[in-house]
Amino acid sequence: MIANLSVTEENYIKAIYHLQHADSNVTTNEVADMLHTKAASVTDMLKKLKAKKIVNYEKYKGFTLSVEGEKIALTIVRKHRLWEYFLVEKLQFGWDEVHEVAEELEHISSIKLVEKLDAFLEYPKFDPHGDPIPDINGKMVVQPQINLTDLPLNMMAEVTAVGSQSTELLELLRHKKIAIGTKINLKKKFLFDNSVEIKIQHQAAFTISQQLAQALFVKKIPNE
Amino acid sequence: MIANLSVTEENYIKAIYHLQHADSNVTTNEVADMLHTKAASVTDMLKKLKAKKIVNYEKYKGFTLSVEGEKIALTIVRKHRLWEYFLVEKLQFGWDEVHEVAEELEHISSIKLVEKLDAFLEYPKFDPHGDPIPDINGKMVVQPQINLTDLPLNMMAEVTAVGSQSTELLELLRHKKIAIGTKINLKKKFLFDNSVEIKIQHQAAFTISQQLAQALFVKKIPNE
DNA sequence: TTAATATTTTAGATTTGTCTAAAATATTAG
DNA sequence: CTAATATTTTAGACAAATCTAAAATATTAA
Repeated sequence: MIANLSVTEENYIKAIYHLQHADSNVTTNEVADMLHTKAASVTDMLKKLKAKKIVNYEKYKGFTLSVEGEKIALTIVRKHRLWEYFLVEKLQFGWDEVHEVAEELEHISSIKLVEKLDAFLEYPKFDPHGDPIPDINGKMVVQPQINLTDLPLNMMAEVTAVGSQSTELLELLRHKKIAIGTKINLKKKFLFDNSVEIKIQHQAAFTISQQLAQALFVKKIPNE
Repeated sequence: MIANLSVTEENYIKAIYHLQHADSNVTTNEVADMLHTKAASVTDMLKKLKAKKIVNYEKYKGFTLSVEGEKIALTIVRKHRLWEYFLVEKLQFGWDEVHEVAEELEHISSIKLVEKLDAFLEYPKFDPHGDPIPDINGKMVVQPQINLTDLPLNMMAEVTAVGSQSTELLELLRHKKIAIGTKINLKKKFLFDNSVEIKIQHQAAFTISQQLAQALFVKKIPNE
């Protein structure tokens, strides 16, 4: 059922999946940037993935994952997020340290391993970054999460996800003491540079940049 | 300190390590057989590993791991055996199912991951096949283990290791109800085909082939 | 709507790991 | 000790994944 794929092929599938679900219109250059490779290499791989019926692709016309490709992407995302959960919950990694290790672990092929790991972890629904973990059928919880910049002023919310797993972002979050689950509160928006003032429980309010605010996703919670 | 090695290079290093410690005189053909490849490919890789100072190699004269190569091999063996322990003790795999999965997991590069895993597992000294797990410095327990065929008649012993992790062997062991820790007792040696009669606690004695007997390693234990 | 710009694809080369067939060297048997 | 046999190495080719530079196509701006 699931083809025998190289690590490289899996990485392309995953990249297309994430771009497609962020933007819906994916370009060759975006994939090249995400994988730190060149557009020509992406074109080569698209031809290969088309031959395997994993992407729908017509040259110069764009591409998307096929239904089969989407399924494969979900199994990779499932593995990635389960391993992240394992690393944080069982091995005591910091939530900002696990991404790269999970990038390797997600390519371990044993299906039995994934299912046993899921059981061992007691079927977690979210990874340490607040992203939902697909179940064995690819289904996952949809969270009504919104961008922090879209939150109405003074409404209590809880951080549920971050926009990327870049080391730079995670380092900043750690420094600002912002993590998944942090209760947060939007106090003011500054139109000059789109920075926003936020308040975290038991702390004085402070200002964060537009870039950081856009990288924070939250869900509204009852104002206590 | 530890070079950046491809999965392929690591597999060659591990193969040479195992052959060297079973036999001390390793040949190109043995490595080729173990890795299911051809002698010519082994020669190619030996040149590369020589350039990286991982093997001592002079053409037509044979080869051995360098001190550095031995260190690298021990880190790979360490990872392999820790993952096997994890799979059996935490994920409830059967001890005869873990080898292939561990072959993949042993190539995950994060050093921090290995050390955190070791701590999580509470620093096990032996893997599920009875093989010792090297510690972070490459040191491991030496077991006074001997081949079953070398065991004196009627001396109680305990199975400590098996000669290979081939699926075929493990299947046979499972069927015969022989596992690590099984208490065993040599009753008779048949010179015709070198088969041996053994007795396992609470069972009638039965005969096993020379091949199987040679694949079983035991340590003597006090006759109760 | 055409010209300039941007994006994507092709062509041809490179690297890693592999192979087969033939050549070089080592080992063994008589 | 030499001849036959076995092992190892070389030479040259191939597949996967990548790259650069140039060509083809699409998009945008005037």
